[in-house]
Amino acid sequence: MLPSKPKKIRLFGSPAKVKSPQLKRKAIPTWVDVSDEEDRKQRRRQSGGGKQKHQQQPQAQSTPQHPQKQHSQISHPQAHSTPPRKKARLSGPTAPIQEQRRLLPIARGRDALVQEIRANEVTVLLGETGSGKTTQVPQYLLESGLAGAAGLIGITQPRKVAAIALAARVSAEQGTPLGGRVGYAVRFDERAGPATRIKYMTDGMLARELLGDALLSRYAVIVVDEAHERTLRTDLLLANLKRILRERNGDGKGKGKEKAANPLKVVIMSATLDAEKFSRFFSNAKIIYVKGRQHPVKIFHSVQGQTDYVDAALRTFFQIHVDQPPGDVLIFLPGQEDIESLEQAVALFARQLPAGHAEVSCAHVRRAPGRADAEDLRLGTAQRAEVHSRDQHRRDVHHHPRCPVCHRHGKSKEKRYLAGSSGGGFDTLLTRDITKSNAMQRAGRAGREGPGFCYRLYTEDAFRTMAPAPSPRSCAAASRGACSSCSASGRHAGARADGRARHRRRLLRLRTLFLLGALDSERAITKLGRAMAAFPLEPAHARALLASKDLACTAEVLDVVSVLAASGGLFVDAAAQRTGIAEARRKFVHPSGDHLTVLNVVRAYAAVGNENDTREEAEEREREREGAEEKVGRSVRKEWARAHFVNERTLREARAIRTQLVVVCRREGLDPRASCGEREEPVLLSLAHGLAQNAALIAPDGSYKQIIGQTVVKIHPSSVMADKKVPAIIYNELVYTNQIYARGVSSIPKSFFASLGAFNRREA
DNA sequence: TGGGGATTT
Repeated sequence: MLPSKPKKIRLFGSPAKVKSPQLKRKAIPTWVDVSDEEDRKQRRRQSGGGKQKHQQQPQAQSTPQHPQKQHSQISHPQAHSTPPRKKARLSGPTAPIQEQRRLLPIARGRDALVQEIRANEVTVLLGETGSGKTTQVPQYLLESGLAGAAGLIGITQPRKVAAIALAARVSAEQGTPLGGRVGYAVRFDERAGPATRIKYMTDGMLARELLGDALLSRYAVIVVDEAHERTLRTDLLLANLKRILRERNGDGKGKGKEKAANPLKVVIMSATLDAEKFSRFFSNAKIIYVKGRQHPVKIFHSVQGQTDYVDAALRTFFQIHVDQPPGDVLIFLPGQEDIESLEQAVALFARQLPAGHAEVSCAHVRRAPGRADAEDLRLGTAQRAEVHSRDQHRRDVHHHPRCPVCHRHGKSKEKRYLAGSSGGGFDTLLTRDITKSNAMQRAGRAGREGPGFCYRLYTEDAFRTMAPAPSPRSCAAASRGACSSCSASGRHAGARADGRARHRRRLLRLRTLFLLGALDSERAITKLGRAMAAFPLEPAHARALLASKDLACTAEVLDVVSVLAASGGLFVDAAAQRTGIAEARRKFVHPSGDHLTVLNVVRAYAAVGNENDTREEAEEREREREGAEEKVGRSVRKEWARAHFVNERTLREARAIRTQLVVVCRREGLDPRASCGEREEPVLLSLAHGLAQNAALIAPDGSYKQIIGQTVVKIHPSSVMADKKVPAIIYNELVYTNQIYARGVSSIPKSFFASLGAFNRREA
């Protein structure tokens, strides 16, 4: 891409009059505003005036931490060395920790807040980001005795890092060591003890606790944070909380209430209008509004819709760069390819910029979907930074301290599950519009440290037609996981916050479990099903692992399944280095397909740095992981992974998962060391037991057709099996983009099918 | 020849 100098084109009209949906009050639930009096007056003035925009911030709250210093070259060493995270932002430069707590916006409403929560069973807390609600509310509850003498306060987070960072911060605020009064629990890592009263945890972790204690009786308060992200897990959690409230507190109409010996309080925290949905779900629970640290943000909409949004973002960026005072610019784009091409273009034009303009540096940032906070994005630079984010929801251009933000309208990509006609469905990347609440939240981000701008690369009309708020996401993986925990715990209430029954899909899930042998024809859980549920794995993977017992290849199946269960992809892909990648990868490729290719990578990775170790020695080594020697090994492995274009993060995660699975294997009577050596057949057969639903036979025309289900599938180009013609395949998943692709494919002999239970059960 | 991202006793 070698375009000419960017022409200065006016993309934007005058600032839009945009009402923030966050601030709009609807009559349905009760609203309580716990902001201080001054704020309330101000807001009344604004909304009364009819042209409310973003709230003005009282001067006292305006504490820009880097006032105007961004002109000086590299005068912020910390901007590079320690990318500030949530912690850094919360802690001001010098103020003592208790002083900082007092300065948080939420502190002014503390008493009112505690009073409201005390008076209500369920409270919905609508707080702008930066209000301090996530760190402070649990402490207020504890300090005011709301959790009783020994009750736990659990705060769920959608992400591990957030749970850990928050626990560390709050621990410091309490002046106790982490794992003392304040602790956390995430997968693979728990720091909480008998003294722990405030526990930050991932929502999945609480779901797991639910299996052991259906009433969560140790908890006096459950705080569901970031509820607006609407994952299936949070929705299921909310449904469970509703049930628990009924059982522990009585029905609230009459005698049950006084009798409750161990009542539960629930606090739902949300950053968007969704608050009202949550309120309705919990019988019109009170909504409490907490003001955040929000500076005014001027919003501009594009005069016309932009078709080439990368080009539009490029022009916008330089317009901002030349015309506006220095500061970072944050740009959101939907795909990696867009990000790379924009980055190249920016670098190219930046070099041609006349002298006197600040230099431009670029940084990529990945963001979690739906994440509301901006802290993770804050890569400071001495100059103006351009930060791109790949994130399906936010294909916008955004910005940071005192800076402009642009939004690219559009369709965001979202993984959805399409229920197939019969053989189970498949995931597809659907293109969807972003929502108003997404858009407003993002615009707000430009005002975190001072007044900012937001440029949306879509028209005002486009904004008006957006849906107000996202609906819960669901994709095959999530649903399958949820299903396994549902059936394992004896069928939980299926009520969802939205109330939309997805009956058909649920039936398909049950069918999957039946075909795997986890449920019998009466839909009761079988012995095999119980064993499957013992593993923190998708049913298909758990089934494959259990099949490995009789086939004496548990070690190998563990290797494969732990990678499949890890979150990221195994292989790194960068368009620019495609030939090098193919070359480096060739030595791992196994003729039977992707599963054994994965196994080859895992084995090679395990051997790095300790070529002569046996598996036993390697396991030994794993046990003493924290040592200094291990650190050396780690850097060697890192280098190895880089050289071979494999994702080391994925491999490390897979290792942690494997270690966890080994423990479960031992308990379930599987020998995790049982190995079939170099024989491939037992491994493939085990996997086929789990993936029987995902099997296809070649048709005369060379395409593959599902055995269960009638869909014609094509092997995904990323597979080592792409373009190969074999009699039969199994695959990990189907992805629908412009065709229906099978990903994670292995060739299997047709003779396998006779021994797979799924095909006998199929007739039943 | 094609790729949003989290999470699990």
